[in-house]
Amino acid sequence: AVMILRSRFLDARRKRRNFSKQASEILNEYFYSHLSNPYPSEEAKEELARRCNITMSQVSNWFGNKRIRYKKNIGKAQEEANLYAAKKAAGVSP
Amino acid sequence: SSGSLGPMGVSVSCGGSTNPLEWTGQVTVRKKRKPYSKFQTLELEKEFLFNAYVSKQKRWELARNLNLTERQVKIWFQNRRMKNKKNSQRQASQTQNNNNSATN
DNA sequence: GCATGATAAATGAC
DNA sequence: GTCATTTATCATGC
Repeated sequence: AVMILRSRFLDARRKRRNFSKQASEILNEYFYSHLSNPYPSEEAKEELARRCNITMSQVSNWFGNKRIRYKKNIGKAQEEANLYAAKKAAGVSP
Repeated sequence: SSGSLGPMGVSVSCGGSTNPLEWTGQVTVRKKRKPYSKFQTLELEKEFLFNAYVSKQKRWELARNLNLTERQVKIWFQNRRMKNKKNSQRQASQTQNNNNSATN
């Protein structure tokens, strides 16, 4: 009975907020520029967390979700991948 | 030095959209995640309050009473300890933030 | 109505 | 044993 009520207040899912646009941009740029091995090291995670102003756990959560959801979308549109691939090729910021 | 990739390094942009990315393939067949019932979770939480590490005997009893395998009980306590550690670290950083902003 | 971030089972490296 | 993961599920944002 306690934990049913506990989740009402202590569960962070209840206060989920979307990351900032620039934070998502940084994370996506790293992901698609390391698409062959999208597993950032501890140092890289710290760097990303600092630049995105989020925690390291949030960075790990983001890459975990990104990897599985990218995998599920292989064979589909994936215009996001082309977007960042073109951006990388052009070397231009949006 | 890894040379298992395409000639241009990351070869995603050129027409053919199927990526030969090794990490996208999961070889092992994994059992589908099945959330535990309220009763199961509650009993496990009660036991976790007494001790975070469960004996083999207790594990066997829990598995039998909750209709779980001993492996499931073992893994539940492992995950629960990780969750505890994570929450402790979260509270520690919160306290530190409070101290810093209060003293400054 | 899905996109998204966080959590809960389950696996594997070490 | 810990611990970074994978995966499905949850709860929320919009």
